[in-house]
Amino acid sequence: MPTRAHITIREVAARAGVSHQTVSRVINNSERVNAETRAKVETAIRELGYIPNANARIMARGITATLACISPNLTDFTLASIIEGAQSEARKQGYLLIAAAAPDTDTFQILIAELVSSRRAEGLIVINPYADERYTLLSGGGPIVFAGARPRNENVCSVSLDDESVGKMATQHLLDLGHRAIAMITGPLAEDCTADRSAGYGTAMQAAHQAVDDQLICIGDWSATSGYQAVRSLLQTGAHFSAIFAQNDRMAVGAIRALREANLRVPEDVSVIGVDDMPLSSYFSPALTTIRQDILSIGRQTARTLIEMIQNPHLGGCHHRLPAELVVRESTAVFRG
Amino acid sequence: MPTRAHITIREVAARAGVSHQTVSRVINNSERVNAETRAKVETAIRELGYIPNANARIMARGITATLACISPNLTDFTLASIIEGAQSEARKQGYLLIAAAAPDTDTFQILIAELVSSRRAEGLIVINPYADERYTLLSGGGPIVFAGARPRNENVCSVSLDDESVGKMATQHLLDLGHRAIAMITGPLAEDCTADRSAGYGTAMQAAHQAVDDQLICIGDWSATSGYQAVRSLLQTGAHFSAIFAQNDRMAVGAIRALREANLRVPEDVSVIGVDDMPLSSYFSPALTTIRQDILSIGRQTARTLIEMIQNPHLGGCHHRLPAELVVRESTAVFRG
DNA sequence: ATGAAAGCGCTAACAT
DNA sequence: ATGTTAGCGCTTTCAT
Repeated sequence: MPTRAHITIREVAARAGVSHQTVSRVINNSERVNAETRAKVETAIRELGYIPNANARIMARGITATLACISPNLTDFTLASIIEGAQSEARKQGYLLIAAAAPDTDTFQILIAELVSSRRAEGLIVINPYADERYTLLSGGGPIVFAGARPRNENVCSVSLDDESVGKMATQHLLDLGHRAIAMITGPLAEDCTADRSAGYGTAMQAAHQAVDDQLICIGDWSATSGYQAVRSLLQTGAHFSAIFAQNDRMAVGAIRALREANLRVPEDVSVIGVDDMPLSSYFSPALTTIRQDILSIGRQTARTLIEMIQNPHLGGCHHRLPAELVVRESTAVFRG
Repeated sequence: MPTRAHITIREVAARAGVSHQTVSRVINNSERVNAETRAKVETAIRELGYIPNANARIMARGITATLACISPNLTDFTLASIIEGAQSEARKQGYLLIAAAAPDTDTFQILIAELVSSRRAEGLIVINPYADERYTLLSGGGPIVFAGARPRNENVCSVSLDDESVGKMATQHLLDLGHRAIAMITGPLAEDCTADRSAGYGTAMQAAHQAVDDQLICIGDWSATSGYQAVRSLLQTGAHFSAIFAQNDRMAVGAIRALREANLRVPEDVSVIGVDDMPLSSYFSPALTTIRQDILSIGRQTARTLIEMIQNPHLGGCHHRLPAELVVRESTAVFRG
């Protein structure tokens, strides 16, 4: 028999000789049911192999216990880690998390319609809301939390890294090693993450009474290639620098490759620091000095915040910023004239 | 007003002055509706901001148009790519894909219950079914496709890389360069992927009339660390080899690090080839020679296969094996005595 | 072309 | 403690 119809609560009821409502009470662990009756029902459930239909419960209860999470992609390690952290926290709290990739604004809009507007989910996590214009598409519709980026609109809750201290921490490490001419490779200017890390760089330089030389600042796009290109153009201009702060590890890796091609040694000639502590960053050569963030925690906190908002709609906009940590490996060293 | 109740089909009907059924016809693009009536209804829909409730439709239609996908984790690049490929194909065909991480067998079982048994999804994609005992938990319940691993039970459909040719291709490349003493670092023995790649290695060696030296075969666990350890122990035994076939890129990277620490140059002294073409593999030093697989295609094909099975339950077990491709970079070179 | 009635599988509110 | 009656919001007959 191919598609045997599924067992329902009523069939169980018939077999156990009770009303379907009693079966409902049993599967919902209601107190108000006699031990004997319960046993009978449980037997029937087992014998029939009955399993409640999740959608029918959603329908009847009017709640989905589901969270949606939209990310630019599912494959980037950082983004995937946020999702995994959020998913585990959600499940711990009895929620299902549906994660979807929206590479562009159009897909984003479709997903909002499919997941949120059509009420499959009760709340939404948006990873990288400022990746493009997507954040403008979030009018009204239910609880939202931004993950991985500080929000511009203070009405939206958010969980993110403290990017300004990240920038400060990275720059300070270089300053502590005696470097003064510190180049920086940023992310896309449109992203707050870039702005914040850059601000941290500025703060640290200023505190050390170092002027910021705009010629030493290059704009990348988070890709290794962009880090590579940045250093190439830096080298071509003949600018002098003894250290580079790359705003993420991939660009740091690209930078190192460009340096090496120019016969500059890392860290003897130029120190390089990244951000993320991406997988295998200790296996590059030299092993990468970087700023590590606890990404799973960001995901978990995001889910926790969203669930709080769902359960208490009067909750105001809250913002969590998680701390980061310096990981010193081989790509940075003391400045030697 | 905090949680204004949602607009339903009946409110739209009332506003448009028609029956709710007519509204249903409109939102389902039924032919059997007068142009004027349709216009009226569409206006009402727009004015009220009505959006159909997805769960109610699921309930009424009895179909969820949803696929479940369970993977050991969401963060590994290869696995995440399969998911992303499957998701995009699913959406293209009007299905929603719910991906979940099951790090262990227990979680796997819970997810099966939540997603499949409770009929949230109509079909299941299992990534790495042989990661542990999870594949034994798949009795009956609906259409299933295995992704990323050749199935042992021929009744289950599967989409995977042709791992035997991967092993052959990698080994052959090394043989072509003149290497004879070729070490191999495998994945966990329990996985078919490991067995197949090893078989390919054996076949290629045999075809070249080379005896396989068991001393040159080390067992890893796909991690960079295990590749590193493998080479360390290989070096300690004093075994001779001029090339290494690592069954994935991470282990290859670990192997290279161990080689370098032992003052062996890659590729001058030892050639190393990996498998996967993972992100940044061209940025390691030396840039990794590897076997590339089109992972997104594997995901897409998996979803396609599953949807076919759902739409035609009589379909038998089918097996897709996708081809791979050699990518030569810097970590392999001609053997020089 | 449109409407009325029934029901998807369950839970909630009110009986008893 | 258990049963009865209504829905949840939609689609699917079957009328008209």
